[in-house]
Amino acid sequence: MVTIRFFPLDIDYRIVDNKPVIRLFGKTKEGEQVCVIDNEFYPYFYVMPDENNSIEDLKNYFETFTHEEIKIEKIEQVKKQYHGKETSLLKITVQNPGQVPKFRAVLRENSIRYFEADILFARRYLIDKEIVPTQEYIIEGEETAMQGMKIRCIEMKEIRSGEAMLEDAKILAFDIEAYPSERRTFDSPILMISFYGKNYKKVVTWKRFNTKQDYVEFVNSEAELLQRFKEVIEDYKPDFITGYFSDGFDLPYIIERAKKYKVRLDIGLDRSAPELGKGRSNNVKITGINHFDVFQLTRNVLSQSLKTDSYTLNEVAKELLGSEKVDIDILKLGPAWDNKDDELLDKFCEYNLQDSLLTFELCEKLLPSVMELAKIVNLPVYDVNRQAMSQMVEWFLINNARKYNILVPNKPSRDELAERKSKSIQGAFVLEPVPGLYNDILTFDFMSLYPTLISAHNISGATLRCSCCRDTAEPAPLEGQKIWFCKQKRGFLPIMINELIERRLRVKKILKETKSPFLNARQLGLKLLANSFWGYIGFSFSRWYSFDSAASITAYARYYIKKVIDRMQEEKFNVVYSDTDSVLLTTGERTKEDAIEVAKDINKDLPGIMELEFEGHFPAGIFVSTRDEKSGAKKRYALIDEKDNLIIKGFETVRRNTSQIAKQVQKKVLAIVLKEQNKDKAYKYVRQIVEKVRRKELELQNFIIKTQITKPIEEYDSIGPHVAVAKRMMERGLTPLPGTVLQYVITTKGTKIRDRAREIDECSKEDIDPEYYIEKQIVPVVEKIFEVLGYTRDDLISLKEQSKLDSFF
DNA sequence: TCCATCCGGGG
DNA sequence: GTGTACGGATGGA
Repeated sequence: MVTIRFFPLDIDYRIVDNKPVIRLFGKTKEGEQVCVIDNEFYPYFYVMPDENNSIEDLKNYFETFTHEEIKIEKIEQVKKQYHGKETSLLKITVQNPGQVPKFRAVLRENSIRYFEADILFARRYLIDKEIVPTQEYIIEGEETAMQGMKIRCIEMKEIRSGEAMLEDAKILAFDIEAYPSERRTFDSPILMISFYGKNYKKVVTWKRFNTKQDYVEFVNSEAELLQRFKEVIEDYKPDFITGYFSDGFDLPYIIERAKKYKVRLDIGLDRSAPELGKGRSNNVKITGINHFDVFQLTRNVLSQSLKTDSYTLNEVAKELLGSEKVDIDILKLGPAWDNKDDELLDKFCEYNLQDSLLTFELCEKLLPSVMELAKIVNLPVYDVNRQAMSQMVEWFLINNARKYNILVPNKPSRDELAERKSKSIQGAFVLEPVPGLYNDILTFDFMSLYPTLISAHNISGATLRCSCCRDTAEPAPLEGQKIWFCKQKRGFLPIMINELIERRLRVKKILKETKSPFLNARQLGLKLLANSFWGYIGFSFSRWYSFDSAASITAYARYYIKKVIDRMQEEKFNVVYSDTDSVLLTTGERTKEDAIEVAKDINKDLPGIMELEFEGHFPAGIFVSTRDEKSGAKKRYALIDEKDNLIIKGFETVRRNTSQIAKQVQKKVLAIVLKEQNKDKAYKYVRQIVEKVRRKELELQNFIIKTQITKPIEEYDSIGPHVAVAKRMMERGLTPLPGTVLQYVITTKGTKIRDRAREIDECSKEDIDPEYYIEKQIVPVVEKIFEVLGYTRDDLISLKEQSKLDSFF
């Protein structure tokens, strides 16, 4: 017998002698990679009696069941909650997971209702054994041999929870550079691979050139490069291998090239090679090592909280780390390689290493949150990394369903799905603002509005329209239909969301005293999960989907926020704006303290854990009109806080195809207007920029517009400026591949805009077309702001000096 | 305006 | 792997 302190990181199973063997890969407290084996676990599902089949009929059916490919191990009668009612079921255990889909087909033919017959076997194991990845377990067992394993294997006899958590996870980041190719298949060679870990950096390449960098290592061929890739990983023994879009690019590329040279990439801890996921979901799993693709997390989880709408490594690193990629044109890599250009190749190695460095730092920064999320929803980090929030909510619910003895609902059928998709849910309430510049704005918002609503009104599919409260429950504020939720019995979803909210409050309380980054990651994970419930309930693929619940949640949200607006107006506050869960107001004759008092009073009447909070005081804010000037624009405003930070909502400042100068002008104008409260200065600033543009005093850099080529040039029908530029490049023998971001400026050479677009290399600042930039770039981004301040478009661009508006101030 | 498909990230 | 893939842009009808 051996005893180990073990942190599971990855789980899968193999079939041995027609029976499943669970394999838990992870590391011990001492840092040794081990595999814990359990061969005492079998797949099962439930069947439910109905009008055609009584429970006795079903028992009889399964007791006499024979099938050459299916072997039943056990039949048990159990009771579970289904739609809020206790229901008798049969639990059918079979020999191995592969038999379950075959069984499903048979049951479908015989119209027998089955449940939980699509829960992945390894995940089922984690649920039933209550094993949570990255948490400590004390395992007793026997050392055993297992086919092909690189590491020690222990057959589990006993398992109990420990207290510790995985702290020093070993991360290795990698990145490849390939010879840029016209085709999208991985047909051109990989030229270099970089690695970055703690105290570890390396770039391996197969073209020898002169370099002083000691991180550069040379090999003789692409095949040797791939071999080195494998060796580096085997030597470093990472817990996490991380890349940026490595699911969709780096690893598939490496796998493809290794196949070509017959290099065995047996980096899995069981000597398996990484394999491409089937279907269109390009996932690459490495047995025993968590492959962490930072891009996947960015897209699936972080996207809502990031400012950037482009998830390139450069943009994401800029926002999260404040660092950037090495600035070099990737298309120069081909020529540099062919001509063995020492200086450029050195630069490309640096570029290659920097990408690994950025990826490493992103992974290091994000991993604590992901590990916390993994623990909350009880899934391996590999899965959490790749799943959308709705799936995490679902997995959280499935885990807890077992604890509450609730039968997991099935996924929707094809028809149900079509029906669900055809309906749309009315959204939040947004108050149209009166355009203008406001001073001393106070903001109030509901703390976690949707989650607290679900809890307070017991909203869920199971509590919907219960027969017990038909006459007593207050209906939800939805017009034209009567919807109510049970007052007698708490629903599963409300219980779960309450648990999340309360857990988070507890964590936040401890956090106040300890400032632990782990706890902060945990409270963020809990918040993220709670906030995803509403989306989950209304998401058509959900098992706990309920259209009426999702519609009721937004209906209640509209009801409560309107109540706050009405009350504040009655109390003589000026409500400037409101969106979903927040209200922005000015005090007029009254004071901030008065407003806070009113909010307290409102809170007295709110049910459950709902709470309206005072968020902050903003010295100034600006609201603009819509394009047609008929009304106030929703979701487009800017505020400045007491620390002089600009909060800009909805103004398109970060779009790629806006020039630097336009972005700069917009930001600066907002800053002058809100910080300095000086309309005249803002106006003069724009006038001054306009003059400078006209006099061509500004550097070319300010005028660059970036647009991405998304497909081969000949496939474009409409010739936009970027396509025209690409065509001209092709005439000179250059081929902008799909994905290339073209940088160009608009010049005066020609009539149509597309004719006037020129690559930046061919231009100087003398060539740019001032009127284009003034009218199409600068004016559009500030026009609405100046309209509020009393200036017209013409004031901004006309050639003669302006003075008539001085009287305004 | 509505429905199908393509794309994102990477080089 | 006991698995249907998301949501927006685009472009064709």
